[in-house]
Amino acid sequence: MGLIKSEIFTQEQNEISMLAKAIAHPARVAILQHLMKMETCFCGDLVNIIGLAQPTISQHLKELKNIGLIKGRIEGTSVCYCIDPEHWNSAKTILNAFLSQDLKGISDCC
Amino acid sequence: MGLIKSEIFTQEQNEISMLAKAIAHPARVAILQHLMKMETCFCGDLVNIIGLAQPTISQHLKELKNIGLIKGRIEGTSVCYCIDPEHWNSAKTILNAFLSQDLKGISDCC
DNA sequence: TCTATTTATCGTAATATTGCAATGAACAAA
DNA sequence: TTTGTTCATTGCAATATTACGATAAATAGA
Repeated sequence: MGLIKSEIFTQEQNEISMLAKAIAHPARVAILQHLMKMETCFCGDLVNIIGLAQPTISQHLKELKNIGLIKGRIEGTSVCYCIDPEHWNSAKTILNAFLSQDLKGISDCC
Repeated sequence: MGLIKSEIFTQEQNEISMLAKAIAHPARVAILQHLMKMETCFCGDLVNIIGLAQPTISQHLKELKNIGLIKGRIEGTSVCYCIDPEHWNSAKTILNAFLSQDLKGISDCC
C-alpha cells in the first residue's frame, strides 16, 4: 500500500514518527548540523557543501520547513535559512521524552 | 531515483538518519513504547494492541531487530521481544548528541 | 533593457516503504 | 499423527521518497 494508517495511532505516536522522519535522511541531518553550527544565518551554499544537486537540496529544505524545524527569509536574490528555535526545542522535548522513558525491569529478558 | 547517496555523507550523519528512520513510523514508535513500559518481556500480542495485520507487525519488528533496537527469543510457539538495552542506550546517546547541540548565536535571524 | 545569479517548481525515473492475503515452518497438545 | 497456534516469509499492489534536468521567477548589476 505504501500509505501509513495514522488514524489508528495516538497523536503523540504520529508526532514522534513525523519528527523522526524529518531527520531520517543524511542530507537533512547535514543541513540541520550546519545550521546549528553557524553563528550567522546560513544560505544556499548548502548545495556546495553537501554534494547534491540544487533542486534536491531545495526539496529537503522544503521538508524541514514544512515540519517547522527551519525557516527561511528572502534576502535579495538568495534565501537565508536558519533553525526555528521554538519548534526545534519543541521537537527536542518530544523526542527526548520518548527516548528517555526508562526501561521497566531492565527488560533484558531475551 | 529513490536511492539515498550515503557515500557523500559522514558515518555519523548516516547513523543518525538510520536510527531516526527506525523511529519514523507510528507503528514502530508504538512497539517501542510498549516494550519500554512492560516489566516482563513482551510477545506477539502487539498484533492485537496495534491494529495492523500480523505480517505487517512482523515486518516492523524485523526492521527494529535489524537495526538492533530490539531482540527476540523464541519461546515455544511464540516469540518474546524486548528492547536491547545496550543498543538502545547507544542510539539514545547518538540521537541526544545530535539534538542537544546548542544553537550558536541563538540564530533566530530569519 | 539585458544578463547573470539564486532559488523554487515541474516532470519524471528509479527505488523504497507500507500493508495484507496466502502460505510455510515450528512447536504444543490431543 | 493430527490439529491448532504462533510467527515469519513470499508475493504483490498502492503509495512515498529520492534525485535531477529543465525551466520559471525574482532580483541585482551592467
